[in-house]
Amino acid sequence: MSSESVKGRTLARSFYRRDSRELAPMLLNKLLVHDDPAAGRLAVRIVEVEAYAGSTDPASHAYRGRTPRNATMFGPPGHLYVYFTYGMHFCMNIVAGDGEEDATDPGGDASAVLLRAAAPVAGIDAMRARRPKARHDRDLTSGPGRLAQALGVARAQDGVDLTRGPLRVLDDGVEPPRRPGRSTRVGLREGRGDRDRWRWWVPGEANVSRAKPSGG
DNA sequence: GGTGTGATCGTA
DNA sequence: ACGATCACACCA
Repeated sequence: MSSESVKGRTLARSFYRRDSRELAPMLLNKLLVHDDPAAGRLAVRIVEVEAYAGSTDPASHAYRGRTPRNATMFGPPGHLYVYFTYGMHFCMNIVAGDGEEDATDPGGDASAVLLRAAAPVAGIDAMRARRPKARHDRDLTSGPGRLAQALGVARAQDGVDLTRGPLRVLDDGVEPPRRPGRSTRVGLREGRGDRDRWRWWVPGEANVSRAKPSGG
């Protein structure tokens, strides 16, 4: 099918230059667009996110300092951090923070927002082709590994500048929810204290992941 | 609806 | 060894 036109204003660097816990809920309902050389224009609407802080957050990849794997987190905000996990899945994050070093913040704050789920907007046929096991369109992008697979994002896209492309984040005028759903983060051992309710989602949205924060 | 488990490999 | 996970089996 022909992809719908995707309109909106590309978010500027300044949008990302804030604490990941402030940025995360602001990303809800924003459009993520991938101008994929193989599949054409793919677009999704972000419906579930998690915030990861830097050196103070034991669940963050940045907690134990800079390594080749997490180097993008230590760079400027507004870039895509992609990592490989469980031997088979890629996950996408947006780098947050001011990216600047100071005495209390060696290496910069190295914070990021994990994109956990989105709703397909354009290029759905290409997403179905990339995810033949999805029985249902709601399974195309309703989880961090699923989302990366549907969008054709892997380690090659680590570090791309989201203010330039081929991946971009657009504001098309749909506001974030006034009262987002909120809980502790999913799939962690560390950093799921009751205070760390750093997962947000769009209430009632079918493409929010089924994952539940693991309890004790 | 739910719960349990194997897959699979880069990273530390 | 162990994941910021997924899909499938099985039970209900």
